[in-house]
Amino acid sequence: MKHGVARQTIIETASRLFYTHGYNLTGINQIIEEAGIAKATLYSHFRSKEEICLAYLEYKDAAFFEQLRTFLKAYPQGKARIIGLFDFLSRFYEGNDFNGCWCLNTVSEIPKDNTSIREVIKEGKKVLINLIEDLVVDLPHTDIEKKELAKQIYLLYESGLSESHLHQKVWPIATARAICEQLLLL
Amino acid sequence: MKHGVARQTIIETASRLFYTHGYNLTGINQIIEEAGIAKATLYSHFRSKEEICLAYLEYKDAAFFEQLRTFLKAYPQGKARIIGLFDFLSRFYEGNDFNGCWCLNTVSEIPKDNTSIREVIKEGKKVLINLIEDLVVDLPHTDIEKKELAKQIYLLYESGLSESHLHQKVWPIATARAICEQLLLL
DNA sequence: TTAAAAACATACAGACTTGTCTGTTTTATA
DNA sequence: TATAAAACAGACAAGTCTGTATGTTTTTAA
Repeated sequence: MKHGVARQTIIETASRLFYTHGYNLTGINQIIEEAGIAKATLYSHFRSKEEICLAYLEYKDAAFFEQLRTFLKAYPQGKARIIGLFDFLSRFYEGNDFNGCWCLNTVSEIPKDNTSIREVIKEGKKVLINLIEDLVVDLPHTDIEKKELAKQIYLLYESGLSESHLHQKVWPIATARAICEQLLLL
Repeated sequence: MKHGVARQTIIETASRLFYTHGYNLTGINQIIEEAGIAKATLYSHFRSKEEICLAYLEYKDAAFFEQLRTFLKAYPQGKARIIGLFDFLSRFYEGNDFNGCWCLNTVSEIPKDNTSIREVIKEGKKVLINLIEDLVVDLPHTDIEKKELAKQIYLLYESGLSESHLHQKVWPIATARAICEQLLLL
């Protein structure tokens, strides 16, 4: 393992394992084995498992937002691009290793008083809501209505994500999309 | 501990702990200590921790549906009772020890291939969708529209539940309710 | 009152957990 | 080529976990 790449290898391996099998069911020993690095190396980059969790959430969020922004560019601005959110979700669901929302999954796994992890998660959701606010900015609504509409679309997006995971079926995404179309009067 | 009450004590204690702290973070030893029963007694009633988990999910579902049905009886049949769903959710949120949806939380904690637990959870959600279908039965829609509408309301209910948990704020419930009112043309 | 059933306490096995520590080897850079 | 930084291997500590086993005491019911 060359200098400097260990940290990124750890993050990528841990992210895959945390997302696929869950945070608590993934051990440090499994991470170092699959990443092919030594335990001392891991603990020279991260103080604790929790710190790896924080890096995992940030890494997943960053990759997600980049993919989403790229995907949405292909849609014309306005209502079509908003509906594109749900196309993205469908593609995400159909892809390999879909396991729902990493944020919700992690929140379910950590103690309630763990504020550092919760903060990272809330921050990521704030970015998503802001992204949706940018999508509705051209619609003929007042600013207050737009803020509320963005939150509504956010809720629909999230329910499609988590319920398709729970039911292991795609219909919640299609249903969420249908509600969104009604909200947009399409 | 008198004969026969041990089993129920185990279920109630485990349910409280699983829901409050999560399944994986709750140990058998903690359950027996707080329930005040011996380990051998626990394992005479349940073959494994997983079996306790199944009992926990069924127990929570049963208690939930009974409370919900009782609550909704106070609302006049029709659209008002449907909106009552979200009032129930608000009360649930404001109550003590709110920790989101036990089903979603548990799904996030178990391996993907655990079919027995997933089946119980899917069954519970089916009951909820059926309950909502009964609520929309008098609306002026075709049967197919009613089926779809029930699923939509179900999604809104679920998103209010899980997002208020994630954000630790009540607004997702209010927003889900607002979407529902729009769907019902209120 | 006696016999069966249930719950008791508790030790134990065996595997797992996170994190530390020691010392060696490899890599990068000056 | 010499030196410092990084990664290596792996033993170890100290605790956790689920589940089993053994034998005792309490409760129930015939």
